[in-house]
Amino acid sequence: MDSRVAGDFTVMREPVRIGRPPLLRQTNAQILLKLLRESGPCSKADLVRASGLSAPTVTNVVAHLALAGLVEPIGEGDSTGGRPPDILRFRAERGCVAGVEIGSDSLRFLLADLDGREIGKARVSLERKSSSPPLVCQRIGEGVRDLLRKVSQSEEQLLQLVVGVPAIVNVQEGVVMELSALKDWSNVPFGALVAREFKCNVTIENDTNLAAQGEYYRGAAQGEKNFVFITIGEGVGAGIFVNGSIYRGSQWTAGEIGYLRVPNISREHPSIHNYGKLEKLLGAAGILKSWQANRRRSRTHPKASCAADVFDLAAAGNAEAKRLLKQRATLLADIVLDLALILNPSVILLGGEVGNHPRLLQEVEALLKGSEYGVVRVGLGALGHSAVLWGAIYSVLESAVLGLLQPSDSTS
Amino acid sequence: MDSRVAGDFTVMREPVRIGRPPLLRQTNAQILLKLLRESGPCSKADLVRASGLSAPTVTNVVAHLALAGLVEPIGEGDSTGGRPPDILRFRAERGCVAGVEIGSDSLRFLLADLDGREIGKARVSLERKSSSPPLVCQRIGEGVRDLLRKVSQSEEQLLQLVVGVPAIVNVQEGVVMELSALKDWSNVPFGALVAREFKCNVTIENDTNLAAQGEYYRGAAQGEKNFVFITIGEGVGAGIFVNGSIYRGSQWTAGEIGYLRVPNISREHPSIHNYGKLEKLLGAAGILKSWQANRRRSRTHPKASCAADVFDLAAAGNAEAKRLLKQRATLLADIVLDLALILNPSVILLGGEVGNHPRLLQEVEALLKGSEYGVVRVGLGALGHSAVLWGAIYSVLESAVLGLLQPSDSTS
DNA sequence: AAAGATAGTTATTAAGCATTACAATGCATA
DNA sequence: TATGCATTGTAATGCTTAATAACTATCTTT
Repeated sequence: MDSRVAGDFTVMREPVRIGRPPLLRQTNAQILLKLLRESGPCSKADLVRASGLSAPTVTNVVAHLALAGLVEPIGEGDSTGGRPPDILRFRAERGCVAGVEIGSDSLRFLLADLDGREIGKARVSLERKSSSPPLVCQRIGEGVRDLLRKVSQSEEQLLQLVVGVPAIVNVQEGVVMELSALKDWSNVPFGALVAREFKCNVTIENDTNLAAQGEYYRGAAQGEKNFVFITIGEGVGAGIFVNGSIYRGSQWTAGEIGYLRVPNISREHPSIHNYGKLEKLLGAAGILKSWQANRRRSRTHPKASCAADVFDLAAAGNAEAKRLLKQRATLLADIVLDLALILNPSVILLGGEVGNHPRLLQEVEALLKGSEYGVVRVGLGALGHSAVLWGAIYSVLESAVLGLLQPSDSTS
Repeated sequence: MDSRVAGDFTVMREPVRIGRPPLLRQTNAQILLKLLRESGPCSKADLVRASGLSAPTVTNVVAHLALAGLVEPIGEGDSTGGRPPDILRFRAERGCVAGVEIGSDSLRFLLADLDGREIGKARVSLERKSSSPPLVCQRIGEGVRDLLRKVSQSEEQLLQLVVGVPAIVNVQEGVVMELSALKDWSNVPFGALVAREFKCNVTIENDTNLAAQGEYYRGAAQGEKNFVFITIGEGVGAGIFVNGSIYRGSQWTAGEIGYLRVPNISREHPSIHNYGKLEKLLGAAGILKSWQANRRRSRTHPKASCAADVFDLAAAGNAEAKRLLKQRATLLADIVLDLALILNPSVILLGGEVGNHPRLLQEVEALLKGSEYGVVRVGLGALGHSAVLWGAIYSVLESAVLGLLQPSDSTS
């Protein structure tokens, strides 16, 4: 249960979850809905068996859910020696959830129903000029509305919007605190801005944290309650899962490992608007730069237009590339080991353009072999670039569905 | 809410928290009890105002609690212009909780009532010979029973026993997995052993994790939902608090930072029965050893019989001691920064014989000045040696109290 | 076609909370 | 000193919700 935050970004009230009679209905409705969502269509009798509730109660609760539009009968099932059951299904089309990823040169959109099934996606490119918060906000508004129209969904259907930003984000208040590259993104109440475009709830999150959630819900970390997702692309960052949910730290900066002090990294003080030494080495630009520098000295080795090319060359046997790969892998192995010792995750996943390379993984694994403490499975993310968007969707799916259970009070 | 584990160490059942009517009573009883415990003695009217429940409900619930022996009236209070209130109090003497700390040469005991107030303590020394699990277990049995007798508490009063062990512990199953020094403590079902001595619930925990909880509940980390407690004594370890509760990792080894790879530490593979390089340098023995080694070369500098002595010498101005202190502080600052970057805790506390020295803290703080990321308050633990025992008590107090609410079913 | 099995609904009973009405008790003021 | 009023607490009643028991519906099996 994640204490997700709504889009009004106002005060946090904690009204002492008191035990009044409606609490029972709410509790049981949640239980049945969850069972139905996880098991797929089934009969009331099945729900009775799975939940432990009595048959009349299930009847009542289901009627309640049907009234909220969350459940509907889809006809009779096969008899198993008696009256055939009325099969119920979760009405995933009751609403939809949108994810937006703010990238360095584009916006990506993903729309999914309440079962987390894709119902549309889109991408618009973003010039450097138009990357001020209000403009990006406007583009998001247009993009999402276009997408909704394209798949003939009304705006009322949209229950929640999640925006992934490559920045440190105060999720509770929807404030983008620091975006290392851009100055005009410091301390921007982006959640409030976006919330003006839509009536629905809006959540702002760090992109790496969303990617980790994507891997958790439908990627390589399914079932892993404690794991770390490391992205290595332009910069370096980690999303930390702890006890089955993302961990953000006390000032929202957990997982900012770009300044980590590991062997072979000279000390420096972490500063906000510069990349850390580690980040400079391990990031895509750093790898390419090292390659070019070597290239100048010896003319023999071939061109590479991105970091992955260098790793591919290493895989193909190029000695210089192998040396470079090994050096970076050593750095990464130190990070992985430190994370493993501190957090003891069940797995550490590598992602991002650079991090997702199988050859890098292989090298890191080799370097870690032989440890007795801090042993950890290392793997690749399974979702690649779409991890962020899927994380956006899944991170709020449950709360979006539950949101539809509350406002039944208005029927007086 | 911590999913504390009982003393039978059997299967984990999850009975789908269903919403039957008694759930309301249970929920509200918990709420009122918590309010009463936190606010001290008060009237029913006060509880009505604080909880939001109706007056008749409060009356009913309080009657229920009184029947369970958890609440009692203590006479009239002062009138505020009307009928004087009947003041209620939490019956902290309804039961007690015991903490045991297994040290290298002794067992320490602490007994507290349900308000977490000390009602007795004791210490017995432990020879190296008698440190096999069954013998230690027996000593614990004797020690706790002696203590109970001394303060005239019956064994039925004892609701929960918590044992802190300097080892990696599977808390759920009560198994001591590794105790670096001693071979015969590998994979010992210590919880089951101790549980045979008493009828009450038994919990086995890592001592550093307990110390962290001690600092959280009644020490220097009160109110800090995310913090790290680093102990530096014989070895080096960390207790990690995340979202208001201790974090243990996926194989119970979170916080085992003795093998961390930081600058100036040569790489090695973590192995179970040896101290890590970092641990060897930073631990009490390592500091003393370095001091003695220097001492052999130059006769001028004075004796030191423990690591703290060396730090005291540094504080007094001894140049060689200052050099040594600075070197160790640099190491520690690297650890602190790495922890701060990864976990973004609101504070990092230093404890243990070595770690608790003010001069060391001062030096570390100086080294960290100037960071923009990974800024973290560093401080000293407030409880010293007793942190473990207080952690033992407080970590189970709440669940011990709640345990007294359940068995009211037996009255049929 | 009758018996049995499975699915689902309709009373009825019980647990528990809120609202209302009322009893108890002291302070304040005429 | 006596009445009014505020505060605390309890009793009576009704609402929400769930469980049990009894019953209807519908299919399979014999």
